[in-house]
Amino acid sequence: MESVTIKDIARICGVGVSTVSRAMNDHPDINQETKDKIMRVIREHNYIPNNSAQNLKRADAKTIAVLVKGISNPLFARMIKVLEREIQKQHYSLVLQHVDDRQNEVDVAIQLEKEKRLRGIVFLGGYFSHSEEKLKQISVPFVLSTIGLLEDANKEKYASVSVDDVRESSRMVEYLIAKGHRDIAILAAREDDTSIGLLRLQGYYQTLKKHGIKPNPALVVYMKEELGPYTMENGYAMAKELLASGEKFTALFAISDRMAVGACKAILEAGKTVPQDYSVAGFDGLDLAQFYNPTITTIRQPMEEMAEAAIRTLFDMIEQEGKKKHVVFAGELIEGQSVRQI
Amino acid sequence: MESVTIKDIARICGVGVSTVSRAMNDHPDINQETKDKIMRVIREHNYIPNNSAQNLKRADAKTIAVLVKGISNPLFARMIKVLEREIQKQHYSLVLQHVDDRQNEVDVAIQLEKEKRLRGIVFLGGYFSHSEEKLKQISVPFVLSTIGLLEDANKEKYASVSVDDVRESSRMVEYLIAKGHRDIAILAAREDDTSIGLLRLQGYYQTLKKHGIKPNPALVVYMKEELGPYTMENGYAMAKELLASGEKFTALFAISDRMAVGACKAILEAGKTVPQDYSVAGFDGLDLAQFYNPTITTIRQPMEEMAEAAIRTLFDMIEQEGKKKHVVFAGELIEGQSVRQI
DNA sequence: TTGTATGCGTTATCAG
DNA sequence: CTGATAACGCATACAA
Repeated sequence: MESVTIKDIARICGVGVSTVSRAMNDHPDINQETKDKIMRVIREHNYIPNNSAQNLKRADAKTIAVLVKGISNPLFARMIKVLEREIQKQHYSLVLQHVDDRQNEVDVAIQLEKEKRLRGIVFLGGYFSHSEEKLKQISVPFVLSTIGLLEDANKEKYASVSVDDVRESSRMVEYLIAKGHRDIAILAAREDDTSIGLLRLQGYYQTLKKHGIKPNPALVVYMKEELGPYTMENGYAMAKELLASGEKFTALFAISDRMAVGACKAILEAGKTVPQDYSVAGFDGLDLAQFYNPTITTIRQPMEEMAEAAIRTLFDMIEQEGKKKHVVFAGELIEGQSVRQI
Repeated sequence: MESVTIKDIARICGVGVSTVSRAMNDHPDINQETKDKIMRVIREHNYIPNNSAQNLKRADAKTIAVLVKGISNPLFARMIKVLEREIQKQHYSLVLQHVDDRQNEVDVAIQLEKEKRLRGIVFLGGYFSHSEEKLKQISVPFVLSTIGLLEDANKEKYASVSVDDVRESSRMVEYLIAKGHRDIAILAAREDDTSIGLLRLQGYYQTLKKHGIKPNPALVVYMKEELGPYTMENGYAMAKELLASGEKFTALFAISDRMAVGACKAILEAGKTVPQDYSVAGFDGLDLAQFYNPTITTIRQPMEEMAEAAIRTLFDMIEQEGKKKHVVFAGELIEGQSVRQI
C-alpha cells in the first residue's frame, strides 16, 4: 500500500517531475495537452502530494493558523465560522489547531509556525500572561481574541480584539443595583485566575464600591477546580454551596451563561424560583441564555463582529507592518426574564 | 527572523548534525556530556525541530488521528477527552483534525495519512456513505464512531462503535406510547438525511406501526436547512411551525436534546407548558437536558464508554490485523420531568 | 562515540 | 515548453 509520489506520476507519464509539478500548480508555461494528460493520470492513480514535503519546500504557503483553546467553548464555534469564511475570501488557507488545556498556546504556535509557513495567527481563548521571551519567538503577526488582557501585558507585540471585561461586568452589576439589588452574589472563576475571570470580578468589586456597597466575601464563590471551567455543572455546584451557606442575597451574577443555568437548577432544587426568590444574571450571550426558561439576562459579546475585526486586523498587519491595534468592543446587555425589580 | 535549524545547533556546538539528532531523540550511544551541552544550546536558542521535515523522514511516528466533523457538537468534547487520555497512555501521539461541514472526511483522512505517518484514524461524526473506492485509499485501520451506518455499508473495511439509532429511537417512542401518547410528533433531520437522522426516524415509524398507530405526515417536521443542524434554534423554528399548523399532538420527540430545548421555548411562547400541555423528549443525554427546567427526558448515549471502545478497537486493529469489530452500545433512557402520563 | 553522506517528496532554478 | 538538479530540515546507515 505504498504511497504514489510525484516521481511515479512522472514516470508513468513519461515526463520529468518538474513538469508534473507545473501541471499541478497551474504554472503558465506548460503545454495544455501534456497538462491534461498528467492531470488525468493523477486522478486515475489517486495521487495526492505529500503536504510535509510541500511545506518543507514551499517558500510561502499563504496560510494563517487559528489556535483554539477550549474546544468545548460554544462561543468559539461562531467565531470560527466567520474566520473560515474571511480567510478563504482572501485566498489564504486556514489551519485550525486545537490547544489542549494543559498545553501552552504559545508553544503550540511556535511549533506550528516552524511546521507550516504561517503568515499570521489568531488566538481564541486561553490565558495570556506570557513571557516577553516566549512571545518574541513567534515571528509572524498575531492577534488575540476574547482573552483577558492584563494591564501590564506588553501590547506592542501583538494586536487584540476583545470586550472590556471589567466594564461589561460592571455594566451588569450596575443593572442589578438599578433593579434594587444590594446583596449580589457572584459566581467567579478560580481564585487564582488571572484572565477574564479576574477582570469580571474586578468589575464587580469596583461597581459595588462605587455604590457604597461593602463587598461580602461570603457572596463571592469561586469555581471548583475539579469541574469543567465555566460549565453548568460547575455553576450548579457553586450555587449549591452558596445556598447552603445560608448567606442572604437577592441576586446572583454568574460570569458565564452556562454557570447561570447551573445556578438556576440549584435554586430550583432548593425549592425557590427565578426570579421571584433570586434574580440570576449571566455573561456571554449564548443561545442557551435566550432559550432557557426563564430567559437569562446576560451580556452579549458580539462574537461575529469580533471575529471579523480580528481577521481584518491580522490581514492589515500582514500586508503592512502596521502598528498593533487593540480593538475593544462594547457588550450589550440583553434583558431576559431572570432578573426582577425589588 | 530566520528559523534556527539542526545545522545551526551542530555548528554552534561544534559537532555533527547526527549527534544533535541523537541527543534530541534519546539515542543510547551518545556521550552524556556532549548530550547535555547540546541540549543546553538547543534551549538557549529556542530550537524546535521542523515537524514537516521529521514527518518526511521518519519511518513511523506512532500517531493516530482523530477527525471530528462538526466542532460545535457538544457530544464530542467528552469523547475527545477520553481519546486524548487513552492515546497518550499507549505512548502514541494524537493529531486532532477538524473537518469542515463542506469537506469530505475521507478526503481529509487520505490527505492526512500522506502528510503524517498515521497508524490509525478515529472518525467522530459525519455521514458515512462513501464509495468503496475512496475507502480503499485509506490504508491504515480506522474506526467510525457515532455515525449512522446504513445496512448496505461495506463493513469489512473498518470497525465501528455506535448506538443502534433505530432501536434507541424506538425505545423512546415505546416509552411515550407507554405513557399514553398516541399523537406523537417528531422533529427529524433534513428530509434528505441518510445518517443518524434517518435511522432515528425509522425507529419512530417502526414503533408507531408496531402499536397500530398510523403515522401522521403532518407530525413529522424536518430540519430547516438554513439553520444549524440539531440546534436549539432549529428545534425552535420547527416546533413553531408545527404548533402553527394546528395539528393535534400530545408528545413531541426531538432527535436531539438541543432541538428539544428549542421546542420547549416555542411551546412556552405559545402560552402552553411542558409537560402539562405537551410532553417533550430529546436524544443524546447532554448536560443541557439535565439542567434545563424541566429536565428533559432523553436517551443517553454512553459517550465515554464509546470513546474507550473506539480507541481500544483501533489499537487492536493496529497491533494485530484483526477482524473489524462493530460494537453497538445500548443507550439509556433518562426520565426527566418533561414527559407526563396521560 | 562521533561525523559524513544520502534520501524522504516537493518546488524552483537553471539550462536545453 | 521541458527535464535535470539543487535545495528544504531532518534521521539514519555507514564509515571513522
